[in-house]
Amino acid sequence: MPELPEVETTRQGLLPHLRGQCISRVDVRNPSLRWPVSSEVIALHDAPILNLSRRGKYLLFDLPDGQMLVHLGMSGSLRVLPQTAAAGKHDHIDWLLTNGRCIRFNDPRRFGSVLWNSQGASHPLLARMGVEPLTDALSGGYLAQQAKGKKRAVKSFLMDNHVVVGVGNIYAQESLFLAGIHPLRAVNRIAIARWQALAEVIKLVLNNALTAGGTTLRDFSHADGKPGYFQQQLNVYGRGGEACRRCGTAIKLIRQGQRSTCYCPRCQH
DNA sequence: ATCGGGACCTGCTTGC
DNA sequence: TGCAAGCAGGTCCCGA
Repeated sequence: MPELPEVETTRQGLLPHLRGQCISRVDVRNPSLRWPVSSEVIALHDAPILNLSRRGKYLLFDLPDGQMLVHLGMSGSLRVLPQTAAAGKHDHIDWLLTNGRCIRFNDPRRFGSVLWNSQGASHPLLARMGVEPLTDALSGGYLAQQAKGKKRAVKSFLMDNHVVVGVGNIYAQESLFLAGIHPLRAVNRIAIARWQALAEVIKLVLNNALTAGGTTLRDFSHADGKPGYFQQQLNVYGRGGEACRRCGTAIKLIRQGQRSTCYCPRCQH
């Protein structure tokens, strides 16, 4: 699931359930995620949840003694359920709340992570992150400045979290299509006007997905799954060999750094 | 500095 | 029908 819109949808879905709640205890069934679940998290008890924010694809739970970081990896999800709900195969962690419900972390592939950041400290994984895409910090000027002196392909540049966070494989491909930029184009060969267009479509694509995701997952405790939501709007992702919606040319599929990339060879230069 | 590859995992689809 | 290969929305770390 999780690219930035999915993570933000998760955050917004959780928020109303957390108001005034306290984590009474944490049940860990399987601590081996990408990194072992932090001992500080396992030891939590009677900890009021002060706030839930997001940085990139990390969900940040503010607690009295520090911050709990949750990353959903490739296949993770968080849901709010009654504590009595039977745990399934990949339900690795429950945060028990004082209202009789729990936040349940499910992650079949276990690429997710649950980490701890002590009060006042800056977690190394968050410290060097790039700008948030849905803020004014992401602009054509910023991208052009970051690209200066570099020759790397624009798609891997967009997916680099040191440049901009939250743009994953789907939305990188979709944004490049809408901006008419070839995914392999070197970043030092992109004019400022195109950077400006790219910054704009990144925001557009993420906001569209956010709106769609918000609708689908409004009832947060409902079974998750991944229904049609943003799928109808996809122009290139997962469409290798199919006709470009704009010009009819066959969408090309290539491998770029272990990941698949789809683009229209006629619309993107 | 940049790229590719491997690593971490399970589950689903595809093709023989 | 069975089985293996290949692929999947992330991202860190290593070596060249």
